[in-house]
Amino acid sequence: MARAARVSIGTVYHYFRSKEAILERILGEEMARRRGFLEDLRRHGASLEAQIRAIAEDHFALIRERKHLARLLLREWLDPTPGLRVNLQKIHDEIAECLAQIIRDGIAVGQIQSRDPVLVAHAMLGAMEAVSLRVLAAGKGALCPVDKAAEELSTFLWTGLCQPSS
Amino acid sequence: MARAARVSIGTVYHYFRSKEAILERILGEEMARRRGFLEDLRRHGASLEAQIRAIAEDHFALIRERKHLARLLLREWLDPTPGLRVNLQKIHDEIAECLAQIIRDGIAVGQIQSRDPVLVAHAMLGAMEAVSLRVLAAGKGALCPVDKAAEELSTFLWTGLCQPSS
Amino acid sequence: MARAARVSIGTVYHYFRSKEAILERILGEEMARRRGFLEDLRRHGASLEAQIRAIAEDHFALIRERKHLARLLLREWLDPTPGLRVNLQKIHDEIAECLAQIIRDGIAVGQIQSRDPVLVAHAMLGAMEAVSLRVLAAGKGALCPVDKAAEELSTFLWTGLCQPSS
Amino acid sequence: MARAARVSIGTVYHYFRSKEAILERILGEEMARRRGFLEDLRRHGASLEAQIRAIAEDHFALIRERKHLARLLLREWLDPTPGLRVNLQKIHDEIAECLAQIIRDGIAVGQIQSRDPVLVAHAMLGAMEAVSLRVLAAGKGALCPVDKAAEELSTFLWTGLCQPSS
DNA sequence: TATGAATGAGTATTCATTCAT
DNA sequence: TATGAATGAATACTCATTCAT
Repeated sequence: MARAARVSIGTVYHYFRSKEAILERILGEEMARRRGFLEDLRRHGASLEAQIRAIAEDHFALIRERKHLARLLLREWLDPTPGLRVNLQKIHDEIAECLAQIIRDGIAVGQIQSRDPVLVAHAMLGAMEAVSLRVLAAGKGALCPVDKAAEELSTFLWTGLCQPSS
Repeated sequence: MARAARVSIGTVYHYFRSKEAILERILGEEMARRRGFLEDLRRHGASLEAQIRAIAEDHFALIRERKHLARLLLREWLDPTPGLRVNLQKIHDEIAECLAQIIRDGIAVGQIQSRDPVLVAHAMLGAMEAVSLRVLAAGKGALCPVDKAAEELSTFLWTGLCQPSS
Repeated sequence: MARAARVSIGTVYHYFRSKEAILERILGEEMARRRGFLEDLRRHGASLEAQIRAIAEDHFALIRERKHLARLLLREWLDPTPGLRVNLQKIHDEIAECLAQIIRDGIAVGQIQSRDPVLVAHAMLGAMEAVSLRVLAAGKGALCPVDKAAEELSTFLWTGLCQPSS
Repeated sequence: MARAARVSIGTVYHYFRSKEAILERILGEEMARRRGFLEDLRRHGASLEAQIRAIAEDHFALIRERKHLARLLLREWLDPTPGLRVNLQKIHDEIAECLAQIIRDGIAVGQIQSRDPVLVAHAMLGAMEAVSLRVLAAGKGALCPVDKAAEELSTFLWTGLCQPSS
């Protein structure tokens, strides 16, 4: 991992206690940023559809601009150390709760139909992550370029939320 | 990996050239099975909604019953060798095409609104994979158990397909 | 450590779970041997003095003939992993108890004066180990060659046991 | 090691050329102190037994009060750099010679029986070091606390010196 | 055909040492 | 003189792969 950062081994361990500590930090910062983003979004009072689209766009921006980071996080997410797993869970739940708030707003004004905002939030996050995973893994020959994927997914998510099937 | 399959190391290398070859085989078989499943589904002429739900259910059955395999594949999916990457891409495209056929059927009868069935198919597969990833990674403390995730995702996918945003 | 044994890294880990496991094994075998030696000695009924001398001689034989092993054990003894520490303690206590039995025999026939055989046994073992440490560390230019050290220490130990100071 | 001394790394290397130099200095000072202690002891003309007991007590005081230092020195003693080994040897020989002088005094007045005072001195030092090693390594669950070890060893050493085996 | 002992490149981590400020 | 960020050799351990039986 030191090589990946173009830093000498010792330098890494001068700043971090362990690999786990590094990941915790990176992860913590990204998730704090994302949380702030979600809270701002809600506060600014854009239309619900715009909010949903912004969230998807933000998610894909991470992949577009910081591919290595995204890859790293996904890999650790699959095989976390025990300490890290707890952290990941907690962070994810916080993000989901922020998204759930937005969904509750939508329910309150009758735009969204759902009985379980938290679960729907998790499903949406999951869907975004999944599509990201696809895009990350696809490499050069990807069917859908990142931007198109974001656009398509936004529509998909928004529609899924708005109108319950009969 | 040999231990996981309860076979001796030597035996594995007697039948397979390398780890990559093993993954290729496993993956190929699973994807062939899934493709068959999708084609059967379409041929049997169930309602579109039932088809979508069956697809999601089938996806989650894989996770529920062969968790180790699913984890392994996901990990390799993140960091494939060049040869494997091409294969994964090809397989995925085939599956997506099958799903796209079902979506086209829906468009033909006016139940589904979409301009790009292939892209939507990829988004759906991506969403399913992402949610699976969530469930796989979550371990014990998972918010949504596998079954609930499948049910929720089905509804979500179906709704997303059916009703165009205003 | 693999290099020290002239074996490839992988081979070592094929046979042992960890460094700790290796040390546990080596240590266990040596201590079992020593324990057997002490029990045989007592059973054979040689004079007490002969027994004490034999013990010292046996101790130095280890150093003379298996210097690397002795060094390794001493190093780990100074900085054991938690699991190993417990083991070392237990093994040492067993050896000390065997020696204490011999000392109790001496007390019974009036040849040895002591109120606390176990503590004396530990002191004797400690003295032997300490002198070994000296010899091990001394390298080439050692003042006392191994054999002379053994002889001198035997006399010292035996005298120390026999006659209480006024 | 710098952390242990509550000094900055740079400062340490400002005053010392290397780790070896630090150890040489610490060791040199401790040994000079001990040598002074032994010479004083002899000059003060206490009884021989009192001298022996004082030596053992002094040795254990080092361990009791500067455990970290003692541990460090022992570790280096097992694996010294070539330069350090020579130094250690020299220092030890000097200390042993001081102790040998005391033993010679005892021989002169008929209280001690020995043909080789230098070798006996080395054996005594060795025994003290060995028992220290025990105490250092034992950690919490030690059989003999430091004070008891010192007392017991004193008696042992003194008796060993005084009375020749039959 | 089947086995598992042997291998060594790769990874996380420690620690003595250097050097620009 | 004093600092601590940067370095890299060394160590414990993992894992895909080879090969003699």
